Amino acid sequence: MEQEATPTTKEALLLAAGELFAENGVEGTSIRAIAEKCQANIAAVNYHFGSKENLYVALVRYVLEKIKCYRAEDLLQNKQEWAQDPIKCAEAVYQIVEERCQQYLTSLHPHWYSQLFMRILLQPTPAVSEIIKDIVIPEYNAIRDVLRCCRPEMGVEEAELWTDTLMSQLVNYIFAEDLMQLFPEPRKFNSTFQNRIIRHVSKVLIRGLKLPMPSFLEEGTSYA
Amino acid sequence: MEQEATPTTKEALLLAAGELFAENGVEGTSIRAIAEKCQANIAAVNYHFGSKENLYVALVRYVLEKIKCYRAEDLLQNKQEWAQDPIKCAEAVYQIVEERCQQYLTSLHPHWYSQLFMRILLQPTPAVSEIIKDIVIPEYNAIRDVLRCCRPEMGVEEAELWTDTLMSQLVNYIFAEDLMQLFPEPRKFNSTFQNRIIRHVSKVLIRGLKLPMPSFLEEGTSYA
DNA sequence: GTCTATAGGGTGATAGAC
DNA sequence: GTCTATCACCCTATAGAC
Repeated sequence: MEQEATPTTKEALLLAAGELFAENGVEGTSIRAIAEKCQANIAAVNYHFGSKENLYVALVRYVLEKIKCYRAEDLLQNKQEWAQDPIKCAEAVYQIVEERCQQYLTSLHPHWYSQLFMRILLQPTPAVSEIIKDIVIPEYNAIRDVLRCCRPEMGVEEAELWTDTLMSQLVNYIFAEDLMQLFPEPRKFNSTFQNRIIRHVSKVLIRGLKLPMPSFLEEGTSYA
Repeated sequence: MEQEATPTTKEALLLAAGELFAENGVEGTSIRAIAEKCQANIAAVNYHFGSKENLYVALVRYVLEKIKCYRAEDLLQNKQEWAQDPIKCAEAVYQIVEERCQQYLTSLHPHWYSQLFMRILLQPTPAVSEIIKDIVIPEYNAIRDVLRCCRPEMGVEEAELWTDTLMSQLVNYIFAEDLMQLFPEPRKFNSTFQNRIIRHVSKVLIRGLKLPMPSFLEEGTSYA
């Protein structure tokens, strides 16, 4: 199964498939189209991956590893350095939002990474579910635990609601990036807007958790 | 046109297709499977809708009409009755959250409605885009305008960020309902949890917009 | 590893009887 | 409107030459 030679063809297939799967779904993409896109042979997918399904599973692992975030787990390991100080808690929230926003909404990664991420979440096949359990769930739990450090009196269930509040807004903008183009005045997802998202989502969490607002987030609020 | 007692073949096809499209996608569903599911003939789809693609477009319109919410537009028409009173503004936010949560997360509609809704947003074909413009965007704008009534000093762009905050959390739980079952301790999406979501999302908005918290939302907050 | 050719099966759509 | 039979097409996967 594991072939050492010509990793370029194998990787080219992976990237071409990623783009097509993200746009048209697995069922909507033929191995012919994949091979054609990266100028490989029609039989290449089956040679390198065994089947289209295997290619998809490999791709899921590839993408989830690529967009994985580490800030929350790092923060948990150093929690004695910030968890007692409310203003540092607020900054920790900001850091988590910033890292994830940049991972998901950025030119740091190809856009199809996050598109495919959405598809993976929408319809996880059994094999994919295992990968989600390995990669996505630990991240979710890490964010939840960071938020609990910010408000130790908060129960697990309430912390998970706040984790949802954080994650859902970021995930939403992955959708929005395509969807908002249907609006009469489409948003431009440039770095200015991305920065506004980071600041807004951070504020939502910090106000919601009743943490002190860091000074660098205060400006631009037009109401008391 | 509408016959509730004995669904016509055309309606049966629509509902069967909805369930299958929601679960497996359009490309992943054959017209044979649709016909088999509602015990219609293999040729019925093409007879009643002309093509599989036409069936999909009809289905999109059907589902979007079904899950459409009216509270925000109603509120806008009566805004002189509440917009001056901050506590009534907070209640207006709660009402919008409640109506949409019940539309999306409920046994009020079949679960595949919202599943298919996600797919529609993820991959809008040109024909579908027009339907989104007709139905989804006016709702978004109505919520945005209600939030602007709550905080008249807020600019349009800021109001849209808060609209995103509201919508994204609700949309997220459509995902979550399936995805959370992968967690070690899966959430149960019963009416208790649904109620908790409504209260939480309302709180996020009300605190974020610095409106007074209605007394019926205050209980259960474990921190000051 | 790459390529061609092809097997074997499922697909959407249609013609025509009833 | 419903049904059967069938078409032409595209699909995945594989065998075997190079």
